[in-house]
Amino acid sequence: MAIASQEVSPARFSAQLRSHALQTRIMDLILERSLDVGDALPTESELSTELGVGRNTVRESLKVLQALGVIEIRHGFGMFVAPNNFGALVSGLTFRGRLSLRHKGEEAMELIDVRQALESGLIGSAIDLLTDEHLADLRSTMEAMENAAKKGEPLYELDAEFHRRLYAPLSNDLLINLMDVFWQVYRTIHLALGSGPVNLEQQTQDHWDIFEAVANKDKALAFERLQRHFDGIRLKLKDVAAA
Amino acid sequence: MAIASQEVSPARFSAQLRSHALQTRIMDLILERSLDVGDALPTESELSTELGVGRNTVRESLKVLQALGVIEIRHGFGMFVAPNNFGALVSGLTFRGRLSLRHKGEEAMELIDVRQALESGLIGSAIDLLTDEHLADLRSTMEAMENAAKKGEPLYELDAEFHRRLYAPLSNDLLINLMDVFWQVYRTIHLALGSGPVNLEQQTQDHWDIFEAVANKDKALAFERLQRHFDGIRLKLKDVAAA
DNA sequence: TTCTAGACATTGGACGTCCCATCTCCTGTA
DNA sequence: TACAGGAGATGGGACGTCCAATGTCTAGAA
Repeated sequence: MAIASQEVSPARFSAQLRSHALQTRIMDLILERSLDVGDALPTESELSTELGVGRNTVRESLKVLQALGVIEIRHGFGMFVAPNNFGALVSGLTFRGRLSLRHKGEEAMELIDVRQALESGLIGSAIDLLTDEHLADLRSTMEAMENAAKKGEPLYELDAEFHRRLYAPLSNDLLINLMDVFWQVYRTIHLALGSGPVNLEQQTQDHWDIFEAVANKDKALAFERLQRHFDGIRLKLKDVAAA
Repeated sequence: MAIASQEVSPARFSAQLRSHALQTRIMDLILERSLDVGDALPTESELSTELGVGRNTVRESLKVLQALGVIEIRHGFGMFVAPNNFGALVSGLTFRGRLSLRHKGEEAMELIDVRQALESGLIGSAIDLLTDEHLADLRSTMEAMENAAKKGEPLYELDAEFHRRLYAPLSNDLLINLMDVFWQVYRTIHLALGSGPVNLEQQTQDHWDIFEAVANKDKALAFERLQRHFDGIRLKLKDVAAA
């Protein structure tokens, strides 16, 4: 590769720093070339040549960047700058959660605290920005939830969608992604615990109550009902963990 | 483990799923063997044998798990279950932030919104749980900040520490880690933008104001001042981004 | 002319092997 | 007893080779 001449640093840096540096170099390369979401990166071989490191080494870094949601790798096609993707957090946090559940399940509770703070802290702004269209979306989700509850189907996805749409008015992608992550982690942990009997009607009613407060643009009531909603979740989790 | 026999699946699954599955298998292995934080994992070669895949392949997954903060790799020594570590988010989110700054810097603003919601949403509970000891810690941080400001030194780390200690009473590691991540991302973006002149006195005074409200256990005032603090940050960022 | 099936090129995925870098620990010497 | 140096183990890195997946292009049939 004849890069050795400029590569220098035969190992003056700790290995951890070296591989992290490689990841950074790839990200910088993306930024320098003004690649945007959806644009293609050079091929693995090209990167290997350009960066002066072996293809396997590049691949390790690329895999990491994929896990971090920076790039998207499509077998046989190429690599592309990825759209916002927080799948990484899901894996990492879920592992943390499961690890902690062996002890006391504290981290699952922490997760709920964070969700509660985020959601009840932002409900006011969300209501401020709420349009009739948003409200119609919310209502249709609620109707779907009610139908699903009557059929005894699990409400996981609809529940998540309700919360997602509740904060859609803020058009804050980071927030939506974070909430999704927390939701998925919570769901995984909950399933791993072997969820007890779930009261679908109660769950649906909780959401209707929140919906009503939001529809009336009653911030205080919405805040209060959201808090209660999470208190309920927290209690249920405690029961399940104790069992 | 003799998994190879059942491994089969010559490639019926998309490649992405395969490598993700490997990561999951390694995490499951950790959980099954009841390894806890700090415990050593099998060596790369052992994992390669046990999981029935090549060492390079295992290495790629291990690197990903390291990036996700699941394990810690120490060259020449071994691999260990890592303590809570959100370094992953920092890299990923920072990249996102820098990517978006080329356009309008929206994501940096989203980040501040999330921080604001988290901090102002939780300040009440934090004050409830605040002890004299916590308050003493906070005060010493403030004094250090004031000294640093007088010397004209940057307040980055002290600022972060103030917020970290502010929420220490909640003993919610997830929250502290998230706040740290947001902080680091914000700081990196801010530095990348080439921060304008910073008013150290004003920054210190802001924090003293918050401290005062917290010390008096005045939740409403603390909430209000935190909100104003973040509004100030938001304005400053807007100025810098416009320039 | 148009549509479809198959060949082909491109690109990532997996693996084996070899050697280097770094760490820990133990042994020997002062 | 304390320090220095070496041995062994373990991760880091680089190639080279072959496999698999995907998109495209072309030839043939309707």
